Amino acid sequence: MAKSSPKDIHELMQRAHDLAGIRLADIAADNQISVPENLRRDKGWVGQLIESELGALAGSKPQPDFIHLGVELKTIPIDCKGKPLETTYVTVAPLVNIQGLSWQDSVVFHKLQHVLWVPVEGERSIPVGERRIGTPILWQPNALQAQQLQQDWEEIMELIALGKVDKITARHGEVLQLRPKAANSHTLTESIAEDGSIQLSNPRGFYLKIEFTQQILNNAFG
DNA sequence: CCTTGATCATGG
DNA sequence: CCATGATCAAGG
Repeated sequence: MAKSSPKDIHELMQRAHDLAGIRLADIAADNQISVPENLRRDKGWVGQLIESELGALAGSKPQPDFIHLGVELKTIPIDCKGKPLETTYVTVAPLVNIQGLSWQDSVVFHKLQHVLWVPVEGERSIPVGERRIGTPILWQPNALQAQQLQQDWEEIMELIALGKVDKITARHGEVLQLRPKAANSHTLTESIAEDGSIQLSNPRGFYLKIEFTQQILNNAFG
């Protein structure tokens, strides 16, 4: 049975809090979804499971998961100490037609305005179904975080605009990084070349570094 | 041990 | 192909 969409943020948070401590196998059973042996071929399984349970709108849209609430849902794998195990994908990076694009008009800015973080045990030693959901965190970037995100975004976008996308590595940026985001390394999309013409490059996505998301979790539980 | 670059599934 | 959901796994 598909879950209804929460009517307001309060209901969303109440439902998210109710999931704390529960095993993924129980959430899966409640949604009539089978639990995979591992996530090797089901990398988005946990995220989609929680989306289903919380009544997020399914499908691939560059919109918030709870568009009527303006809230983006992110599950985040953590170790036994509560530290994120992976970086967090934010959105695909625009590589062409970016002249005049400002931080406030960017997808990264909008997606990170309001995020519901749902920590989930992610260590591979724990069977997927036995992994438990943690305490949810409703987050909005503070002044420092907003400044860090904007600076990284602007630096990366400037390099893309200058036709240096293929020279950008994941080491650029303090809290936000640019990395491949595609089915494989052979996938191509249009980008800006150094002479200003159009070339083909591997699609990229913006990711939040682990230290950044770790601070978000620490601030919430500190 | 950790990060970077690569990859998997699905829907439109 | 693009955008969603991410994790995998080789190498530094």
